Amino acid sequence: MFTDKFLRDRRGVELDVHERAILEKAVFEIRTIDARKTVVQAGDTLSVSMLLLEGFMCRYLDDREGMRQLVAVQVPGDFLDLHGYPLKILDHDVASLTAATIAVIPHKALDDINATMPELTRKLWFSTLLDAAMHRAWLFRLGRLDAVGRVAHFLSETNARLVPVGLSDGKRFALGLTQADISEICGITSVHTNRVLRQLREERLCIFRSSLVEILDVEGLARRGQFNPAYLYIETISDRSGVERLTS
Amino acid sequence: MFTDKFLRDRRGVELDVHERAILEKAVFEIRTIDARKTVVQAGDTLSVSMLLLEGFMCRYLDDREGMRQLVAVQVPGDFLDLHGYPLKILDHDVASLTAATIAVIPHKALDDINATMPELTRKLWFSTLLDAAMHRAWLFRLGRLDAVGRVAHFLSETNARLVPVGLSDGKRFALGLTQADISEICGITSVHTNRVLRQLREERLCIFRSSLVEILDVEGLARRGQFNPAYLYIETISDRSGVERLTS
DNA sequence: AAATCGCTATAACGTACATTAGTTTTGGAT
DNA sequence: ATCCAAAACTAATGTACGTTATAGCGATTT
Repeated sequence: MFTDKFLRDRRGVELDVHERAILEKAVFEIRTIDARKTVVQAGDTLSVSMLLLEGFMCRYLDDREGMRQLVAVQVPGDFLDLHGYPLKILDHDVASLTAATIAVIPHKALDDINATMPELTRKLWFSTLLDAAMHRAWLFRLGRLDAVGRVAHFLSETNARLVPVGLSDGKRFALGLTQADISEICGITSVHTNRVLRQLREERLCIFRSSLVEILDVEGLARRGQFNPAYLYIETISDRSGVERLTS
Repeated sequence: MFTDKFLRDRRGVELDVHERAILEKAVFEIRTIDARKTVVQAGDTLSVSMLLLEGFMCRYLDDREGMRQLVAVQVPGDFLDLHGYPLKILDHDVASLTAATIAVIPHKALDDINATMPELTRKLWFSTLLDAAMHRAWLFRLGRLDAVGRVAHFLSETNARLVPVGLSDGKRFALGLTQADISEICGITSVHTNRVLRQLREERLCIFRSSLVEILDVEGLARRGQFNPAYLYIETISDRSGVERLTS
């Protein structure tokens, strides 16, 4: 089942058996991708969208000198470029961080879903708006937090996202990111990322080792990054991540 | 015609006469809003969405101490919270900047459109993804530009957005924003915003006077802010804004 | 075993921006 | 015409982060 993890545990929009079957049938092929490969470039016209099954990928914008700003990290169960279905032309690049496996879904198949399955269409729409909500949380991170807060926020978010898809036990997870990747996510230099990670280690909040992230104090880390998981729309997040669900 | 400006000049998704009529009929009421009022709060459950007809509004996240980070500025023709239709619960606040007029559209009416008009549904979806594309451009702004670049980018973007809806002639537009607002958009302090605006003035790039923004050198300002309008998906932008359309 | 490469680490120094604390200007209300 | 609050503006000082440079370390290649 390729679509197992898609919208898993998301409030009120999990797919029912029939919807899942339809989406499964829409899969045209399964592809594997090496680590650190660009799969779609800004300006490309798309005729397929991709669902990430395994590994980690990212989306980014860059300036002319090749400085990159990551705008999203995608984890298994995420669509990589479903927004490319209504938009047709992408405004950014999509690339793999680790080796990855994806399911390719032609826009033709999505046209059929759009024409005949309004409920499922709205759930697909929902999933793209989840990305937008994450963009907003990232804007808060870059606009209002210091470097330590930014990294703390990112690691808290990633942990919270990996729990529903079974890739975090609530405090430990494997992440194929280097310190340079963290820099491009948090808008700081890799030198400073190194300083920040040391500080998080010394404050006994989190140990980052590229291959393994271990959060020593889930609540403390969330507090340091002002992380409030409400925007992830995950069911019963309080039970699973140790962070209380916050309201308005 | 309330929906005149909605998706005006957007590549390939302008509404046809019939679609426009449907959307008009979905309008339940017209409301006016005073300047500086919050209309929706994070955590609220929504049963209507709002189309901005006149004035400027914004969306923001704040931390506990009331520091705000704006995540969007909305101009006439924009839906304010259409993403609240699939999401139901908002992750951020919506507020007016100036006095404003809005058209209120019940989610019930959107349910009908969703169920019976797949093409129009996809155009509504498109419009929410345009917001997401702007979020990404804002992430680039905060993550990769210095203070002068951030302000230059924001003013260039706003100018480009106001042209299609007839609120900029390509270099001059009225904007109800204070320097403090610019600060909350660009993630800098108001003191520094003041310095940045002076610099833009002295470099003969742009004069900002709250009530009136005058861009003296459209291309120069865009270059300073690394502004590339492709993500706005506006037709023939090169003819109208003086900025050449950029490809991948 | 040597060489290469990517990643982590850390030190010294410079700077863009924040902070604090004002003064001046503007514009709407009475 | 005067008043008042909000906004614009400025200066002095501090600091978080950038920049540059170098070294160490483990994995992979030859």
